[in-house]
Amino acid sequence: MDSPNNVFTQYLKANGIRQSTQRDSILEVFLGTEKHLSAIELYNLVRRRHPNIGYATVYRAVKVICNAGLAEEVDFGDGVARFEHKYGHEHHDHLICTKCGKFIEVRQPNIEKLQEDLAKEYRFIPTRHKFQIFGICKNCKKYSP
Amino acid sequence: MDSPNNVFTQYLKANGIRQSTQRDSILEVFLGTEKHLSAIELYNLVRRRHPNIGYATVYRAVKVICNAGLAEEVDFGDGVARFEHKYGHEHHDHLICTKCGKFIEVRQPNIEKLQEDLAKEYRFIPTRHKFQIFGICKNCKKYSP
DNA sequence: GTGTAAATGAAATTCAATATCAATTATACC
DNA sequence: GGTATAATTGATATTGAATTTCATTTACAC
Ligand SMILES: [Mn+2]
Ligand SMILES: [Mn+2]
Ligand SMILES: [Zn+2]
Ligand SMILES: [Zn+2]
Repeated sequence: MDSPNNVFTQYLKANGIRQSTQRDSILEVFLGTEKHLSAIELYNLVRRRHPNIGYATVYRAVKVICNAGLAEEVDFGDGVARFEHKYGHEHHDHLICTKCGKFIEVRQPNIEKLQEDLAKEYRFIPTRHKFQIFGICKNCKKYSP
Repeated sequence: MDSPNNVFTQYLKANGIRQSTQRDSILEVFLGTEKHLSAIELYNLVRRRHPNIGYATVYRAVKVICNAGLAEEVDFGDGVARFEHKYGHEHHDHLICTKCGKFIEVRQPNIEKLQEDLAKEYRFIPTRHKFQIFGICKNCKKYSP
């Protein structure tokens, strides 16, 4: 009853958005990977199984999937928007290696309190935060001492 | 002896980069404002006093100024890179209003410890972090209850 | 089934970032 | 101070992701 597909259908109905075969396919492919994909990368995956779905459709579908609460945009600062799963995934932040581009997902409950404290101090209503640590990962450190 | 201009001159000398009148003018204009300017915004400011300095020169100068440690790039997620002073400004993070685009600069020492803890846990060598809280500011809250 | 408004896909547009290249200029050397 | 030369400049071109346009197709309410 509470599968991501149901959440999606529910969201579409509730907002008067039609359920198209293309969007269903795109959602299916997106759910089938655990990677942090850009729109183009997702498009290339989609194309394998569904060669006649256009890029614009993928681009627009990803936004709908985000609005439905199933995906979230992440920005690693390299000029392309990536998307990660949100359904069944608790909030996390990222350590990003500036050498190889790899990233590590980290959970850090203390940061939530930090957000609350700062927000309260400035009478700011927080909706989300972005915490990213840039640096050199374990592997890259090894190969360039 | 330790003015930003001296830091700049030193940096240029130490790296075999020439000191041009254009770069000096651009640095001067940049230091003369406390705003978080994009390259184009800075270019428009520079143009007032120096109408024959081209955009490309401003674009390149900002990078040099960053490398000299006098400016830092900030990314508020709206697709344009902005630059803020670094000289004589301690590290801070930002609360960003998603309604009006305004931002609040905040200092939060605890976040440094958070960074260290996480880095140590993953044997990651951190160079910098980005902590941003998105939400609705005091003012925008007032005008849309 | 039919009408209609939303969705699609190919192509065009936008816009910041970045590259190119001939002309100009800073500086090391004499 | 003059000169060689390599860096810098500025106009312009290119790139690439994001976003829009629009004619055609399709979902779905009735
Ligand atoms: Mn993630
Ligand atoms: Mn700032
Ligand atoms: Zn790495
Ligand atoms: Zn605001």
